[in-house]
Amino acid sequence: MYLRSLVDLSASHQTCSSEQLAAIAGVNSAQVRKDLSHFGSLGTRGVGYNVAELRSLLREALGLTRDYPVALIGAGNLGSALANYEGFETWGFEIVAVFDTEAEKVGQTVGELTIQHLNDLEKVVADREVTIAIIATPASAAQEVADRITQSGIRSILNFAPSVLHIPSNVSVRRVDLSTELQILTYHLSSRTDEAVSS
Amino acid sequence: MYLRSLVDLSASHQTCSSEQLAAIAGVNSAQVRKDLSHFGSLGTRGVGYNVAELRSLLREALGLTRDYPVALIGAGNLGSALANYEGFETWGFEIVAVFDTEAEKVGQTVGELTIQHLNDLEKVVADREVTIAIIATPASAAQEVADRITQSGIRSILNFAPSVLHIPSNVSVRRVDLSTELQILTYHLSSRTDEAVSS
DNA sequence: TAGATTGTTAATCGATTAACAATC
DNA sequence: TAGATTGTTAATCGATTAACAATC
Repeated sequence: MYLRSLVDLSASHQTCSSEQLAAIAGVNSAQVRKDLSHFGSLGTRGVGYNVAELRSLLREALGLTRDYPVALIGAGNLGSALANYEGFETWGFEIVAVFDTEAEKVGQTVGELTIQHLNDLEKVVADREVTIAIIATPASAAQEVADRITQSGIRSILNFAPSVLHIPSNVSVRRVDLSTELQILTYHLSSRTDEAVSS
Repeated sequence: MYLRSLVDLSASHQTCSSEQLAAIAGVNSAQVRKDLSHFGSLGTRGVGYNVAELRSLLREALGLTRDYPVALIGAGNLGSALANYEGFETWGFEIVAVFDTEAEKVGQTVGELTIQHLNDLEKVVADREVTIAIIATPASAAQEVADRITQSGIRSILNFAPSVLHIPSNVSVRRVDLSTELQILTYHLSSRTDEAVSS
């Protein structure tokens, strides 16, 4: 994953040694060489790695050249925040549709998108070739929405609702638990527990 | 961290063997025994671990018995979503104040809290003994807010703004990059890259 | 050719797991 | 006492790093 930090290499140098790359990424140079050798023999002995070549290869390998159309379900505060989130497009994610079930929300806009009724999900997924769905509904609605998403053919779900989903094993789900992030912070507050929780 | 999954152990059994605990947490029983032995000798040979005792010990050790007052800066969509997020209190986090700088927002309510002007930050931090701040502002405002938070004496920051903060080394910052979560999902979509990114 | 740096093998380190004496 | 299970040591496994022959 540290390879991601090498994608934005400045083009100020033509080539870069594994030693320099390691310094940038904060890892060991042997690790850099080993990992890059996976992609084939793209370094030159005595010289280093071609920066331009390396960058385009990493972008390809890390999936940054592809575009992922994303469907967002739930147009509440969290859904709206995600729809406006500036960070997605950098990594190739584009929210192409926002869904809700509340009649008064349907037809309104969030960011540049018009909220559609969840009943249109299947149609939009097929039309736009959506491969990823984000669930930003209340916990109580999440399972029902997940079932629907699954049936629409989507195979990747990012779940922000604080609930555990039951879904088929061929669908990937990641649950984002925002309080986990806060918890990690508290370990710093009380270093006493650091040791006990290290594993 | 897997220990967290043991906090909610049902009290249906008086005792529980390391084997059973391991099955629940999805780890090796030797690991469970080793980690629990950190806390002292709280198991009984031939019997297992006292469930009630174990649970209260874990709650204590994982910091779940403490209460962390949190200040939230930014009352936009993301801030509002966080203010209403149901998952925080489970883990002992309570958002005690919401701040913004926009005059028209100050005085309005999100959830059960009245939005205060950022100028009141220092006072509230002192009064409520706030130890954690969440930045949910636009990226452009994040650094300025971070400086202010730091000066108020807070030592832990959770940053949702898609920007890297420069702060003193005695302040812990965690950046939540929502697109990282999506990226992890895409590894499933293209298993070809799994290997290359494993390290 | 001499210096530099890769690609890869071997050594090291740390974390996980198996095994078992201690003991309830 | 016999069976079960802990606490801990030793063995294993995997990942990281050092070292060096290959070679630009």
